[in-house]
Amino acid sequence: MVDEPRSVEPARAVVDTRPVGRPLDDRRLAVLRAIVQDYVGTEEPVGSKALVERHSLGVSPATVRNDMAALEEEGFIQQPHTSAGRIPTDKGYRLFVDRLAEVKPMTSPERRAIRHFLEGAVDLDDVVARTVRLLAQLTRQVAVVQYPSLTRSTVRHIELVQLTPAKVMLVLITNTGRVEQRIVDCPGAVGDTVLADLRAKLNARAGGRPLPEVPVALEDLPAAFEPAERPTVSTVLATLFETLAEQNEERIMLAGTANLTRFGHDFPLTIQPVLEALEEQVVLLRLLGETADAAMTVRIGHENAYEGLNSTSVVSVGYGSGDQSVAKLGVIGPTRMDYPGTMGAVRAVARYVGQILAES
Amino acid sequence: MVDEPRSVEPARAVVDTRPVGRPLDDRRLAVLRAIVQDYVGTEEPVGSKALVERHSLGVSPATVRNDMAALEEEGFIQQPHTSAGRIPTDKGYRLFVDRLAEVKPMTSPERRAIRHFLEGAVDLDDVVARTVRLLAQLTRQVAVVQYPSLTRSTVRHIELVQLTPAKVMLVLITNTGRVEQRIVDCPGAVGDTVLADLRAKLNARAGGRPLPEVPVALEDLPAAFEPAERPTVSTVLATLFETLAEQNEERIMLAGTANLTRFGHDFPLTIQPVLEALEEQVVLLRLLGETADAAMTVRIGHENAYEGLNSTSVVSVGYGSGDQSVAKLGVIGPTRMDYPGTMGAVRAVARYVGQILAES
DNA sequence: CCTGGCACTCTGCCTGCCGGAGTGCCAGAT
DNA sequence: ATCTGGCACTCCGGCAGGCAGAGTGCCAGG
Repeated sequence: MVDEPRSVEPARAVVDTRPVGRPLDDRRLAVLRAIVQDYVGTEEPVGSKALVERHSLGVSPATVRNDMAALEEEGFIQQPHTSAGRIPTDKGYRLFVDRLAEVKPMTSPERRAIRHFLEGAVDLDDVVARTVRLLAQLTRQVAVVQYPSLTRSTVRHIELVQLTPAKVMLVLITNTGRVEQRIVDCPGAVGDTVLADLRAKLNARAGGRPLPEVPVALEDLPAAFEPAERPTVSTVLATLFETLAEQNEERIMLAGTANLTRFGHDFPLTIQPVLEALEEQVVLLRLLGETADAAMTVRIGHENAYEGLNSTSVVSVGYGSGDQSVAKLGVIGPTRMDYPGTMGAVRAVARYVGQILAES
Repeated sequence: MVDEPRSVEPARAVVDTRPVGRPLDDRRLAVLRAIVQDYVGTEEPVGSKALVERHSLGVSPATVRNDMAALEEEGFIQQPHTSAGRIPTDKGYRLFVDRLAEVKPMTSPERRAIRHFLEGAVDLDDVVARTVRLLAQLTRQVAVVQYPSLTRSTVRHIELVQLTPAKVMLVLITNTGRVEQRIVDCPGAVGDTVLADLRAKLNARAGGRPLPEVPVALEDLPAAFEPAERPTVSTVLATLFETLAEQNEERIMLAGTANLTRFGHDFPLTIQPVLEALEEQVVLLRLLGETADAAMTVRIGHENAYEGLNSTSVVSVGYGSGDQSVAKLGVIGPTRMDYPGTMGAVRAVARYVGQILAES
């Protein structure tokens, strides 16, 4: 079952899905919240007695049991076996995230540390590398960061470097700091002046433009050259367009896989499909791709389209240098995760990466 | 205990470490070989009866038991418990690798497939990415590939690109296809002609040189410029030297972590330190660093310096575009691995990456 | 030097048993 | 109408005992 991912920022009213009956009153919600919190903490099914002891609910275990029965009836919690405590279902976590949890903001020392750590980066690779590591460490989960997307970037500069008489290296530099390079085999020797001319024209016409617009802007460039030079120009253009089109070049970096060992007791079974998913860039990209651009997205258990991740939750958000997002980042952890903390960390890191990127 | 890593290509006579007594005769070696092969296949301690059934040793189980007792005495095999079969020790695997196993060559369809797969790569990142994936798939283990080392590369080209009046992007391209870029904040606006002059001089003096020699070659470059320009030149040089020195930039890529799940039954304990090790680039780099340059190195269990990898073996080898190696690659798997097959795959992949790199 | 036989040991598995934790329900209290 | 205490019930988890199987070490004989 795949639900529509829901944004949680700002909090929206949740749809009341109860079939019939009395309102889902405050105490009942408090019980659910308490169950989620305890279960996340202890990793063990939580019973009525333990619950009243640890949270001051002001009622007796028997009452809590009634509430629990109701919550189970409505599908928010479930019993692993008769006479065991309750654990939240995906639907229960959903409600928790939508209505019961506040994103936990980072403390200001934490913010300072984040900012400081990210500021040490020397280039884009380094920014991304530091970001994943940081995110993995903060959340103690698996972190994923997408490189700034080529399609949302603009051309900062195009450089042509002569390697041999007929070989030219094409270097594309974007405003987000990405550098792509390709070697172009030209049909014949390329003259210095032609190269300089081509370089100048490329930058004049394409500089500052969003990458997807570049092919249109350069379409008729060969016409601006002597017929003898046109094959060379066309070859270079072809390589350039190829580089732009390459959606293979949606790159991703991840860190914190060692945190998978904290997944659960039964974990050979749990961990294998997750590791497999993490190896597949395509899966990760689709995962992040489903993230709404600006708002944070939480996808819980079966809400994930990819089967291997059915027992994990994904918290993701876009980040960008300005107001618009150029890529996504997020973390992947067990459904039984600390949602408020994780969301706080993800949001903070995204914000600071954006800032760093804007500065460079 | 950390042994000196030993090369296995060409096979060297192993030092006979027996304390005293009768020669380690052929049958006894055959028994050890059979034990290793069976254990690798079944993952279960192997007993005398099963051994004679599956390998035609031409003797009775009782005789094999005597041999086993002797092998155990000398530390090549061990019993998990009384009345269980035997499993090889690290020392047993060592002997197996040194004297009993032949590197298993790839079949020619396999070679073709490797070559074909690697030839599709469009740039260095892609070559490395394809190589790790291939290696992981062939060996069904965790694969590690180091990017061509900066220190062993030569300068192909240095490019300067003006971003803003006082900001210049420095791009360094090596003969192995690596591209490093840094943004340089100059003390003041930089003129076009100065930039062109600097670019020309940089390439004239540094082009073709091994990276470690570059600082020496450029040391007195500022003297070749007008006093007014020297601060700019120095700033650019400083950034360039920093880029060269950065041994952080020894990058690594890995794949196949999902194969860790095939490690063993007890594996939460085994897998955690391994995952941690894999996250630490430094550890991986040291690991590969201990590889002899040309010859293949096999480090078994406790022979690995890093504790977390005490129950794993590492098979690694250098690869290079010409006759000298520019970086290393290898695989990490349980000590209980198929050494001949793994070594064959590692050797073949290294050879082909070298070729691909030489061609581009 | 190899082999068959024998006694011994240890694991793995199944069984039965018991305590503990937790539930559901009901009747009574507020 | 809602909460609460009490009670019977269920199920898991751990522990002890018993049993079969696999494998060994050793010894005497070929």
